[in-house]
Amino acid sequence: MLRVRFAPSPTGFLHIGSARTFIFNWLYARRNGGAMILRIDDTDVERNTEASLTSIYEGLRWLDLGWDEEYRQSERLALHRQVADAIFQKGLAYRDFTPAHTGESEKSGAQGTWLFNADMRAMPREESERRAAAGEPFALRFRVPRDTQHTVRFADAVYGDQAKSTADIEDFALVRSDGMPTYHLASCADDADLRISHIIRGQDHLTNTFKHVLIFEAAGATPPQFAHLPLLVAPDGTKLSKRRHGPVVSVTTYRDAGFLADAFANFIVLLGWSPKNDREQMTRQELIDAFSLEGINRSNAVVNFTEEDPFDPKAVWLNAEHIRTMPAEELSERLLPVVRAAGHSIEPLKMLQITRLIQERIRLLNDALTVADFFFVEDLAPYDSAELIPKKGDAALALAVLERASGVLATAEFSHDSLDAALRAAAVEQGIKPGQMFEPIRVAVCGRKTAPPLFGTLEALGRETCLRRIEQALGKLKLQSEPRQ
RNA sequence: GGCGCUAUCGUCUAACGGUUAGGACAGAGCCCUCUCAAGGCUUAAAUACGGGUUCGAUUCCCGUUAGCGCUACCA
Repeated sequence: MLRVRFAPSPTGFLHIGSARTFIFNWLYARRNGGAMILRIDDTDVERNTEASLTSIYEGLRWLDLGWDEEYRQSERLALHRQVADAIFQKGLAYRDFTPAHTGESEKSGAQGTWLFNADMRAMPREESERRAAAGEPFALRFRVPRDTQHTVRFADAVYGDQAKSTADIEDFALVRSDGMPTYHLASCADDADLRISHIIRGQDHLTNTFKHVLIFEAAGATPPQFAHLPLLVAPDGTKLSKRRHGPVVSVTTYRDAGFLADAFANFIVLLGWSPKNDREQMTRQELIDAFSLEGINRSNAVVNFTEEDPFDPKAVWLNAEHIRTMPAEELSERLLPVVRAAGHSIEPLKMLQITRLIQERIRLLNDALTVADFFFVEDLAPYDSAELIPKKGDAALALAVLERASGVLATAEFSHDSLDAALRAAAVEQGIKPGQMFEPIRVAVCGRKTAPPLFGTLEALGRETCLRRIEQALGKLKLQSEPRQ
């Protein structure tokens, strides 16, 4: 049975790199009929926060991919201690009574080449037992083989065969002096116990894997398959971090800006993975069908954000593609809460009508608020009356056009085709180009020069609103041409 | 410092040793058009550097350089 896991530690909001790791795991599980496990790695009591846990669930819920089993490491401490003890009993770990360090400059003083503390490593069993029994705190360290020239090996599905001499691996801690397991121990103990078959995680763990292989072997377990993912980095090349890059790397930032979860997943999965057939826009199912570990790259991928724009242009483009290709009904349903959250009241039927007009004009859901604002408000925001004057025309022409339009709209049937025909006919009668006719009307009803197609807009706005806004425009123009004495 | 990993257009990427080094986003231009979009067409833009191996290297090997990661009783 194929089993993969996503194991975030609740020490900050869910960032996009973590979300990506989750998605890769999920895709792999779904592609191969395996199980997806969510495990909260909360052994660092000091740094865990409730807010972070909330953020993780919030982000994962938005992604809407789900998982099959869920565990919390802090509830599995007995298992971790049991594994640590078993390793200790085999003589593969020893007690280190060195006081816990507050800073971190001490032992790595000699050029950071610290491997182990000889006194502690070689301490006689009796002394170790005696001091432990006396209640002296100690950390449990892995006894990395030193005498024989030992090389630790494992095959990584992405980076290939990996090997490292034990001479370059320090005696890392398994259990802290407060009795809590370290990440390495807890992670491996759980992975073994939960029968994880494939560990797919960030490349920042590639080097740690040698230690993990050592732990698995010491615990008498077969190490799972490993697949390390290239890291997501900022434009300056450094690893994405919550600390340095702030909310631009938070999943909820994407959600709040109006990204579709599927579009986000589509984008993020293309960072470090390729279907190798030039396909870019893909649905969730298409991603599942196309996914394989072989398509994963080895070099880090830049998330191309800037200070002005927190989102990679490709992410925005993909979102627009997903928006364009989804059924208008579905898009409308997603737009409704966005519009209502902005304080507008709008009926579902009207929203659908508007959606058809803006579907290929918005890139993020929130764009609806700016692209279609004039549909949602009673009164237009103030605009310069000069905007009403069409190209190659003057105020007098604008006045004439709007008066004529007012007459036409008062009687015409309010449907796209009728409005089209009537307004074009009016332009001919006026001896002007259609564009010159439409421009003043568009500004009068929308309050600006760029807007969705005119006839559909008029239709959605309704006769009453159109006429009222044209009257108001007329008023502005008259005020302008007849300045008060 | 030690150890590990990586290196194709600005960005994401494609290319079982033989291609005019392909695609996408972003940029520029043109077309379409009631504005804006969308769409179509065109354009500019890359194999880090130096050695090998080979008839032939983006591709394989070595070195250099650069970047990243790990080097905690964080994960």
